[in-house]
Amino acid sequence: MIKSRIKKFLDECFQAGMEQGLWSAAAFSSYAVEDPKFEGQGDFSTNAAMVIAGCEKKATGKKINPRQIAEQLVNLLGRENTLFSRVEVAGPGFVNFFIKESLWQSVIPEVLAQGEAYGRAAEKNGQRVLVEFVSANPTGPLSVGHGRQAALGDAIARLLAASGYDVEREYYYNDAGRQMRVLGESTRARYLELLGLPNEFPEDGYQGQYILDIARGLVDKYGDSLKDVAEVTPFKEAAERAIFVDINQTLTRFDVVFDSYYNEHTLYENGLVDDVVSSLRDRGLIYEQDGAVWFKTTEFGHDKDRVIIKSSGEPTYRLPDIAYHREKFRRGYDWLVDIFGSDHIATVPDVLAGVRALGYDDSKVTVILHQFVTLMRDGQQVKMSTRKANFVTVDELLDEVGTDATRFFFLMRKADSQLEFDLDLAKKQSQENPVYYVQYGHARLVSVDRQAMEKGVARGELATAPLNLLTTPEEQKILKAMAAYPGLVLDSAKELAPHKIVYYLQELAGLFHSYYNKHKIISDDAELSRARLWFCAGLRIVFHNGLTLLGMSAPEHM
RNA sequence: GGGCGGGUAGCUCAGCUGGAUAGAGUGUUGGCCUCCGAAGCCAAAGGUCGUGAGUUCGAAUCUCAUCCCGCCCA
Repeated sequence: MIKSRIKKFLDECFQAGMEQGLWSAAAFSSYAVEDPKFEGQGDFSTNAAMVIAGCEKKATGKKINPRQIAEQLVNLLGRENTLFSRVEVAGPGFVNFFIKESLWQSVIPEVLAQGEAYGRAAEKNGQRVLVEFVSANPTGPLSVGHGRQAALGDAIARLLAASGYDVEREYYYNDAGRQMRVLGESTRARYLELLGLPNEFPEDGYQGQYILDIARGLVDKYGDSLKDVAEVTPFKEAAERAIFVDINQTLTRFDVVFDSYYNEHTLYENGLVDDVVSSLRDRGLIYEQDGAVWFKTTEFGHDKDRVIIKSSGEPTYRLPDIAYHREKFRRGYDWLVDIFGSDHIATVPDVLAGVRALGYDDSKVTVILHQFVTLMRDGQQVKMSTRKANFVTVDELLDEVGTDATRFFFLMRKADSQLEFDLDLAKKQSQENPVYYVQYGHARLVSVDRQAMEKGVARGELATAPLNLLTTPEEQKILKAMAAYPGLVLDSAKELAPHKIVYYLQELAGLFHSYYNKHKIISDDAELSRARLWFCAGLRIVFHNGLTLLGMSAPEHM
């Protein structure tokens, strides 16, 4: 990567300047090589002179003009000329680097040599990471919120895999408890209703159409033989089975594949929940009061202690969550990534305190909380309520706008932001739709290739292609963007921020469409055509890899 | 009442580990197809970065206060 090469060289120059007594070691490496905002400010720039001036002032009280330091840096940098065509001082003391054109052109062979691996870490870093997401209990079809989580979790998993982690995706769920009982009761009520028998629909029952479908399935299969069954279990189990089948179908359609499913129930069966309680008790972090069992979270800086077992004997959600996370640690992962909706905010500090109390390093847990999704249709917000079951499901979304557009829209915003999902826009097969804007970029490149083939324009061997002809400002900009891609993947992975890839692809598509309109790729100039066709071949790979990273397809025609 | 997230162009949002002239898409207005895909391109207009202080050479970015919106907890 060019940027890291510059940084390294800059460090060397800093050392040299230090040896010459120009400045002390104080500022070493605390400056940055960055991408300037405006054209004319070079391909890269550094704030080193300002940072050095600041450090010197702090260390010695001596004021030095940053511009003077910048000049000295430029002198030191001057001896190198394999990287830069020009280095200059600008503004308050920025040093701007202008990279040689040939260096940008060399990205093409690199991309083509790596192909689908371009932007992926060359080697695994040996770290195992577990990404937990969706984790919906089987009480109904996946709704829009789960959809955001599915897209986010899967894209984050892909990003981490691309940057060298061993990634596993896990789905955690609970099929016991009150919610599921109500589900069973709702199903039984519908079953009896279908048989024309008296029934009592639970007050807070699940009113969705899907319950009626499940009940109908029971009638078809068993007739009325279940009408006198006292327990709710057969109804609950039938509903759970059917709903899980449905959820998994949805996930499959969405191209999200989990490596493992973890049932909360197994924590109880294996005594792991009780074990957490006794472990905490051994450490003196448990006490009883008002018939309830409390966990001393105040020992971990919280403002009050928390109940982990209610006076009824029933654990609060915190307890199994802590036990579950301890199991994740025990399973040997180096990093645990959890993706939750922002409504889980309250549980996070308690779980972290819990694993810390049990002797694990809670800094190895990263929780991504995503804000809610608002659906817009005809310029109006679509009102949703889970109980009444008038919510839009992921399935409906996939029916209506398709997998690619759904993924793209869910990933367009950073997790912290509320997300407005405009159904009409996502559906539109026109220029306003950013999904097509990006995919069209790829399709267009494929189409250029096709054209070349039809016209009998050969691009020949890459080794002999005159890539030095790629000198237009548009080509230089695109080459630069292509070169920045691997670094971007690493950054996005580090920040668990797939939206950066989305923005990058939009930018890349913009650059390409603009270039395409301005310059002819296939022309009478055979050599130039060859160079440009290779250029397009490289760009196509970057589009393809970026889209794949988001879990989207790279269509060959649209 | 407390915790967290958000407040940036008409709308939807980037930028936030302090840096040079605050960006994109969309919408509005006006242009571009005898020419590799117009699902495209070019141009114009559009801003007290919620508000007020502070930190400093320099603040959308950091600190404090405050106001709105969302989520959660009691």
